[in-house]
This record gives sequence, C-alpha cells and structure tokens, in this order.
Amino acid sequence: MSENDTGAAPSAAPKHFLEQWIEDDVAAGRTGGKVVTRFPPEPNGYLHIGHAKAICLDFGMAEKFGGECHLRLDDTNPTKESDEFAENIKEDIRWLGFDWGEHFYSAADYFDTMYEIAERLVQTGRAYVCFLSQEEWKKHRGIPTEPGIPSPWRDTPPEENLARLRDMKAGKYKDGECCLRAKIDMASPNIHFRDPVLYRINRLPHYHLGTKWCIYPMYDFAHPIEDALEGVTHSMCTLEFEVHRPLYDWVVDRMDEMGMLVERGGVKIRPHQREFSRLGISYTVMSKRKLAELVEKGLVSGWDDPRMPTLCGLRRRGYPARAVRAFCEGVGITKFISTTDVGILESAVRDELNKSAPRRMAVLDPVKLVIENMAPGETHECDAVNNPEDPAAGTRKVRFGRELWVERADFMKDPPKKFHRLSPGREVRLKYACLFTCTGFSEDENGNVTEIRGTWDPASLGGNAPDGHAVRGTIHWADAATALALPVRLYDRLFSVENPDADPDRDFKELLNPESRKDATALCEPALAAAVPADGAVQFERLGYFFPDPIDSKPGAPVFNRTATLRDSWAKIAKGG
RNA sequence: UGCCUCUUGGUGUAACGGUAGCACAACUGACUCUGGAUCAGUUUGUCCAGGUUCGAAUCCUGGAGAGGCAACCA
Repeated sequence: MSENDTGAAPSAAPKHFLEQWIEDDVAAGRTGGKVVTRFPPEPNGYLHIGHAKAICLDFGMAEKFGGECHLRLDDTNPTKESDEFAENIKEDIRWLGFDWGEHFYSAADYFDTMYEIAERLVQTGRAYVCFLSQEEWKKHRGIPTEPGIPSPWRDTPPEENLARLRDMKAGKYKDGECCLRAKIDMASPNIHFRDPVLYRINRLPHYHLGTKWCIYPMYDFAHPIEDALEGVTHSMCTLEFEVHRPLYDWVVDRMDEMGMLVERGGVKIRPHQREFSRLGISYTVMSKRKLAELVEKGLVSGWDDPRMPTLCGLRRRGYPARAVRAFCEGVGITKFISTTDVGILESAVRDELNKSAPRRMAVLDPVKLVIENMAPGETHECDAVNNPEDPAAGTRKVRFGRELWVERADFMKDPPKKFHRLSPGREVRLKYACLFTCTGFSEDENGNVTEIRGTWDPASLGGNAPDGHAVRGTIHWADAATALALPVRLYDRLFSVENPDADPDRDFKELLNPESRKDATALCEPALAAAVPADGAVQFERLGYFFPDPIDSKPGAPVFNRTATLRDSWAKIAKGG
C-alpha cells in the first residue's frame, strides 16, 4: 500500500528526527543493508489510535527504507495477557493496512535464550539473586536525590547465585520471595541503574507456554534481547522510556560481550532505542486503565463502542483506515508533549469520506410536507447523483409523491433574512426532484409545526427551473409512501471537556458527555436498506456520514452509526446571529 | 532541593546560521441541485533576559514553564 504514488519526490517531504536518524545510520552502513523496526504491543489490551501512530511510524519507516517491520508480542508478564487480545491486535494492524509478512514473533520465543543470558550474567558476577522483600528493597533503592544502599545479597559468590537462580527457575521459591537483579550502580542518579530486577517469580500460567516457566523476564531485560536477536536496527518507543535507554544499552553491551549480536552484510547489528512523544487527542482519554474502566463500569458498550478511541471503536464508528493513517502522518513525530485537536482527526475522516462515500437521502427529525397540487397516488421519479466527487459512481432513481418527509430544522415560520429554506411564501429546491413553494403550514397547540403545505412546479421535475431563475435553498427529503424507518445512533465526542485528564482530583468519568450518543429513527430512501459495512460509510445528504453497524445490522435492516457530521456553516450563522 | 527531556499562531507541525512556511480551526469572497465539496484571499506565532554573529527560532549563558524517572508493569 504505497503512499508515495503521487509522483512527488520523497525528498521534498520534511523528515522528522527519527527518519533523519535512520537515514544517517543507513548512510553510515550501520544497518547491514536492511532497516529493521518492530511494533511490540503487550497482548493485555486493545490498540487505540495512539498505537496507530506508533504502528504507522514503525511500519512506515521500514517501508520507506525498504526494510521490514516485525510484529512482536511483548508477552513477558502472564498476569493480564490473553489470546483474545493478541488476535485483536493482529486484526487491528491488518485493518490499518500493514503487513508483517513472516515476521511475527513473541517474547516467549526467546525465554530460553534470555534465561541463558541471565545465567551467564550470574556467572560473570553481573547479576545476583536478591531476597529483599519489595518493601525492604524500596528503602534500599533510595530516591532520585539520594543514593541507594546495596542489597545484603549483592556480593554473594557467583556459584551460590547460580544455584539459587536455578532454584528460582525450578520453582523452589514462592512468588515474590526473591528476584534476579543486575549488579550495576546503587549510586546512579538514574534509578534504573540501581540494580534493576531482571527476573521475577510469577506462577500464573502463561497464555501460550502454560506453566513451563515460573520466572519471567522484566521488560528492561527482555526488550533489548528481543531487538538484538531479531536484528532490529531501530527501536522506537514513547518518551517515558527515555530514562530506560542506558539500561537498554547496558543489556546490548552484555550481549555484545557474549558474542550474541547478529551479523548482517558483514556488520554486527546493534539495536538502538529512540523515543518520541505519545499521541494525545482532545475530548478523549487514551490511558488503557481509563478506557478499561469505562468498559468495566458499563459507561460505554465495550472496547468497540463507536465513541472509544480504540481502533476497533473507530472502525465500528465508520472511520476509514486510510483516514486514520493520513491523520497519523499529519500529526508528525516530535518529542514535544502535545494534544492534537480532535477536529484534525474528524477533518481527515471527512476528507476521505467526501471522496468515497455514496450519497443517499434520509430525514432525521421529520415533519410532513404536502404538495397540494399533486394528486393523491401520483408519483414521479427523479435521477439522483450517487457521488458528485466521483462521476463514475453514476446515478440512481428516487421516487416521490404528494407527501414527503423533510427536516424540521429546514422550516421556519418567521425566518431571518439569511435563512434560505422553507417558510411561507418562499421557494426551495427539493433535491433532485422539483421546485416547491411553501404556501402554508399547520401547528399544534404548542406551536410545533405538524405539516408544511405548498405547491410544486411540474415543469421543474428533475430540479431545473424552467425559466432559469435562481433558487437559493436546496433541501433533502424522503418520500412518505416508500420511506424506510431505520435506527440511527448519533455519536458525538465522548467527553464534554477538552482535556478529561487535566484535573487529577476530578473523576474523569464525571466529565463524560451525556449527549455523546443519541438514538433516533431516520426516514430513509429505500436504497439504504441495502447498506452493508463492507461498502463503508454513506453520506446522508446535508447531515453527515453514516456507517452500518457491523454488529447490530441485519441483512436488509441496517442500523446506522453516525461517523461524522458534515460541516454546517448555517449552524454558525444561526448561532452567531 | 537529583537526573533526563522539551518549549514556534488557537491546535498539530516545518524551517539543520540567511524571506518564519504548511495543515486543522477562524474570518472574507467566488462558485454550487448538499449552507457539503471546491477555488481565491485574510487574521494570528519563535517562553523570557543577556551574549556570539553582517545575520539567531536555530549557537552560547542564565532564568521561567511543562513532562518523565523512585512496579518484582510495559
């Protein structure tokens, strides 16, 4: 799926600092002829749009430099990992349009090697088994401003450590009774150098390896080993791992000493880590914990609720994968902490859907319109354009008769001058059908309009004014005799404030937008019965983009999710006065 | 009162010592059988103070502000 098919010179696009970094390494011959990146999710949750940014970066850089990107499940902690998460992760990445080819790996693939490295570190006096409790260790470790105190187990002879490590592996100790620590520097200003844990005991079964192991490597130990073993050249992650980098390099150094770095093209491949800023988007939250809380408390319908920033949620909402990718390209890669306006995402979605979505007519808040100079039972057909942005999409026939449904908001009893829609004495165009002049209306005792009356100009069938005079307003409609009532879900932003994380003392759940989902029934032109998820979102003319819900739709009976509204400049005029 | 990182319009970013540009948003106008789309145009910015330089968003010094690090999570 090439993005550079426009003929534009690739060198013209500005390079972000990571692309520059890779380019320099390639030029210096450090990659052995192949750039290798990796996307390493832990299968303990669903991917969200923040992950999409990383996926686009990891796969995108590999593609740009003609290399490969490995999908590697970082399953080093059996506590919350499962195949369900693993499968969803794969599906989401494929949906985005990326392909890892043969390069699917799992941290668990390397457990034997990792253990072997651990034993060698013990044998060379670079690691020891520590029996300090977590509370005791917390005191020993110290705080960033003060050096730590060495563990009493720090100088245990290697042979004893080796025996204890083997006992750990053999299950002779209880969970948490001891751990394997690297012996580095208890006085380092970098906490991660103060004898970090390499292995801990955990008897929960691993989702793939079952009870084969009762000890599991920590991320800081496992990640550089995985990268090195796979010949990864460029390991990109988010900013919070920046302080872990010296430890990453320490592990790679040890592997180098052990002669374990892979060679490619006569070059020893040393993986390097660099960090970039994670994606933040306004009016939503991105933390796995908070998203999980929304799901668990039933505040959304699930991980794939169309209001969720998860990839499965966006997909169910009707966001095209291309739009998500275009958005990720657009936000760029930097080290600044930032929050991207959700409007930019929505803009990417509209931009994509405007080009691709077929147009249909549906009325969300209906009021009856009667064409008084048309006989009951009289019907006409008109040609409707399927997509003005794509002539190849052709036209379709739409039927109409004496009674139609039109949008309540398209009528005003006493309108301001700039209102170009229905009101007594005014003429509008009924899209694709004819010109219509409003002559009167009825209302109930509360002043709610119940019926709009008027006359049509039969000579304008097809929408053209016979004398060529200009008609300012065009409104959409549905034929009352044939309209289909279909359920729609009107989605809006999940939170009512820009930054739900802003105040740590305020429960973010109180900031949910109570209007983020409104259910309604749309009166639709009959063609809409055939809408299916595989065809993507359709545009309800003048209203927005709507996508058949993949779960709740039945054949011939779609349930529509509103993906995005159309820009509405009348709303701005009306609001501004 | 430790270490590391960052600071460019409202928001996200570009400019690698040489005209501060782009996208989104906003605002004008044109066009339009979607008050959509499209097209043209406008408004808004280098955190502060010094220094180096013919010339600084960029280099140096100091300050201010923001974020990260003290899980046997990743």
